[in-house]
Amino acid sequence: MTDLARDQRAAATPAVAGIEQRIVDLFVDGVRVIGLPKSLGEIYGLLFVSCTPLSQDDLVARLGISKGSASQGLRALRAIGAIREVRNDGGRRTYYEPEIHLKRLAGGFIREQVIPHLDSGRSKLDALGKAIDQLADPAQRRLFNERRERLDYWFRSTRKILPLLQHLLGE
Amino acid sequence: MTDLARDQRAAATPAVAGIEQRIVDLFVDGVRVIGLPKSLGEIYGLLFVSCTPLSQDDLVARLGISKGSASQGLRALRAIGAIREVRNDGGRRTYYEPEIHLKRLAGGFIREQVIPHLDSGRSKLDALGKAIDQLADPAQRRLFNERRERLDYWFRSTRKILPLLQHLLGE
DNA sequence: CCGATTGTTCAAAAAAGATTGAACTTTACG
DNA sequence: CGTAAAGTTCAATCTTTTTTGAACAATCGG
Repeated sequence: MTDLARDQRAAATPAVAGIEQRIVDLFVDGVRVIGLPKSLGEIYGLLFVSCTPLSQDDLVARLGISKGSASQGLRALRAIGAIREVRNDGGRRTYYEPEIHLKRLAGGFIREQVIPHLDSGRSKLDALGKAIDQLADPAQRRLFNERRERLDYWFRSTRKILPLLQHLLGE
Repeated sequence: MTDLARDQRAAATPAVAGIEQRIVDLFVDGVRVIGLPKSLGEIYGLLFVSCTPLSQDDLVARLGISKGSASQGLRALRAIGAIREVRNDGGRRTYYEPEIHLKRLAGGFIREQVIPHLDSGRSKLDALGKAIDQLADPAQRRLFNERRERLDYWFRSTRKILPLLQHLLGE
């Protein structure tokens, strides 16, 4: 349970804090669905509701998470392009703001999380093809090759759809 | 680690057992990516490689999983339409075979796993809209409404794309 | 370059999630 | 019906993933 509600620094009314909390919770649910840890949802969610960019310390203070969590969470979000650094002229700490274009969010996720898995599966399948060809029994070979071909078709279809999918998410 | 390899009943050569194992492992990886437990991958994978329908007992014996796991796994796979019962005239036990059409597999997953989450998020967002309208400060209301509208757009886009996505996965 | 502030790392602890297995229910056949 | 095989349930256990926090490293203004 996050506790934006107990956040002192924002000096927000209880109603405002409650609404922020509920938006953050929507993101927590959202990231769970795509298999990312809760803290990523909290961090992205708070950046999303916030009017101004936030620093790592802001996140630690307002979400009540540890420095370690914040550091790792920000790195992961940066890696999939879900947030970006805001270059601040003055002070020495880094501030972050969220990427809010659905298309780009999806693109980053697909590029960093989906495609690597797909490609690794695909190459395991290719290796498997070689092992199947070594098999002595021709009937057995035929049966396994049927399966392999179907899997290969699955990989190809999925791979082909990804760019299309991203495109459909509009600008 | 599954151990099809140690399966005695199949009387398969080591090479054949190895290939079956590797195909099952591909499915184990696959279900992890979409956030389902390993045992679902094992069960679906074994049904996929198998030439003939298998019973719950076959799965317990060949995968070395418990009766409980097999029962729950089969139920979950049935719920998303990834497998179906094969009505057998004779004996009293139920046999299963896999759904192998990518389009239907995806359809079941979308219908049972994705849409419920999306719709629940959508209705939470609607409730949030009401809470935002209660806010005293008009500036605060405007800021939160911007966020709410963007989220609403995300939900609508995603929802609209799902049927299209399934369609693209061909017959 | 000093020292304070900011940020990272990673082993250990906590939390979340999956699996087991024994008790229970259901089914189908004689 | 009675009974044995088949299937389900769920609290306890095991496994995996996530979070923490203290030690370490990098950075910057003066």
